[in-house]
Amino acid sequence: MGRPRAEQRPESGLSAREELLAAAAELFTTRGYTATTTRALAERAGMRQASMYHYVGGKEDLLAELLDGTVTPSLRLARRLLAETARPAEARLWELCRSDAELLCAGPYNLGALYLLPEVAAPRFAPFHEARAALKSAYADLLARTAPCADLPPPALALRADLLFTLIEGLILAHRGTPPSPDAAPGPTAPDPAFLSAAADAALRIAGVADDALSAFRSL
Amino acid sequence: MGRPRAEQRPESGLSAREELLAAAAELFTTRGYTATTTRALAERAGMRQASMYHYVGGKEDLLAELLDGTVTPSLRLARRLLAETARPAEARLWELCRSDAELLCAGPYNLGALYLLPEVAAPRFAPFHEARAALKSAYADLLARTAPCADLPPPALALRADLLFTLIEGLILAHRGTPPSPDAAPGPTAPDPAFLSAAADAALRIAGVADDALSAFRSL
DNA sequence: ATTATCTATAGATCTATAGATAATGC
DNA sequence: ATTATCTATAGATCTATAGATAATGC
Repeated sequence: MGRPRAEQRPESGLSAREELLAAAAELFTTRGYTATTTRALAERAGMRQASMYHYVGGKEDLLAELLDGTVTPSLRLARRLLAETARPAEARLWELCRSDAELLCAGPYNLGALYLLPEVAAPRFAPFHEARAALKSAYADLLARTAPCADLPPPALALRADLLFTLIEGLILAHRGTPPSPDAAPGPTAPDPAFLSAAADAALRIAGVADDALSAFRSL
Repeated sequence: MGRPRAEQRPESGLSAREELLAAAAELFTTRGYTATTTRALAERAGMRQASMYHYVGGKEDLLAELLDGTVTPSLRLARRLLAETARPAEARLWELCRSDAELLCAGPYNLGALYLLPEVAAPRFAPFHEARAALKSAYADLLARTAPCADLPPPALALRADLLFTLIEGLILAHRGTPPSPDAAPGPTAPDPAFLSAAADAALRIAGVADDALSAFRSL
């Protein structure tokens, strides 16, 4: 329906909006948000610059959607795990860390880098900040239920929660590792499973779990 | 000397170049690198847009200098500590972590956020990447000399070094904490000393130091 | 008639250079 | 004469809207 495109549609099977999102993920991370023009986005999605406005209000819409995708799945998992009160908190925390690490490190592009964009401070992105805060608080809740933290005074507990969350989100930086060269192969860098498990181990170490007790809580 | 300025010079006592650097630190972090125009930089430093080119070749020069400042001091300290072979490696590692944490979290602006700029991948910034790699390798060297890591096989050791470095650099993200609002008071957020020490503690926990052994290595 | 797309463009930038100017120093 | 600064501007963008167009569906 509608006037035919000037260029052939990309044959990815994605909808036009999804195509734009994919373009945004690539270009925002490899060239930068501000440096990415509406023309570049539209053309990467196989349409002309002006046609983009038929699907999104502008670059901000795309950014908001990408950001949500980096928190929402972890938040859902965190809530499910909080409810599984039969399992030891350590095991649940390990699983959450491991899965969150995977979410942050998987995917061809370093979407976590978008967290640091000054633009993200705008009120427009409040839902993202709320989701992230909720995730952080779920981490803190699980942490408080682990044996080593059971008797910690609240301020000490808060510090550990902060550091644990820092470690996990810090993986965003590690992900980048070698600086991303825009012309390097954009293949999906599958994260090393050993690295992900080691990250979850490190998280439990920060929680205060002793080295020899650790292996009991790994689920993978 | 030279034609007088159109506007009064800022009375900060800084040289023109330093004034530009300060402006860059503020504007790059609060508005974004690409979004910061040469006009904004120059005017914040009290000169007209074109005059900026008398001191720097462009925005890139300023970025390169800011980046160097976030690594070079830590690298110097790391090398000094590596030479202090009389002290236990754990204590030296703790000190390095604590001091690096302070460097990354201190200062009014989150300069660490600049690490993630796509522009930093350009060959122009190779010296920064080299310094950062050297720092990382110093961390790994110190870590290898701690008691819990003495007998670790090299791959396991490398993993721990990665995670330890991740934690410390991840503080960049934590620093931001509340999203930076461009119009908020730009006062130098002095980092909480308890937080910095807790970060160094967490680093030793990742290294594998047991909870009760920890306090012996704190130097502050 | 409806819709997805296109072409064209107004208005607003922004960077880097060319060349003028107003001080001081000799 | 030297220098730090200025003013002015060419050339190159980039965004968002207005209005045309080429399909399909009824």
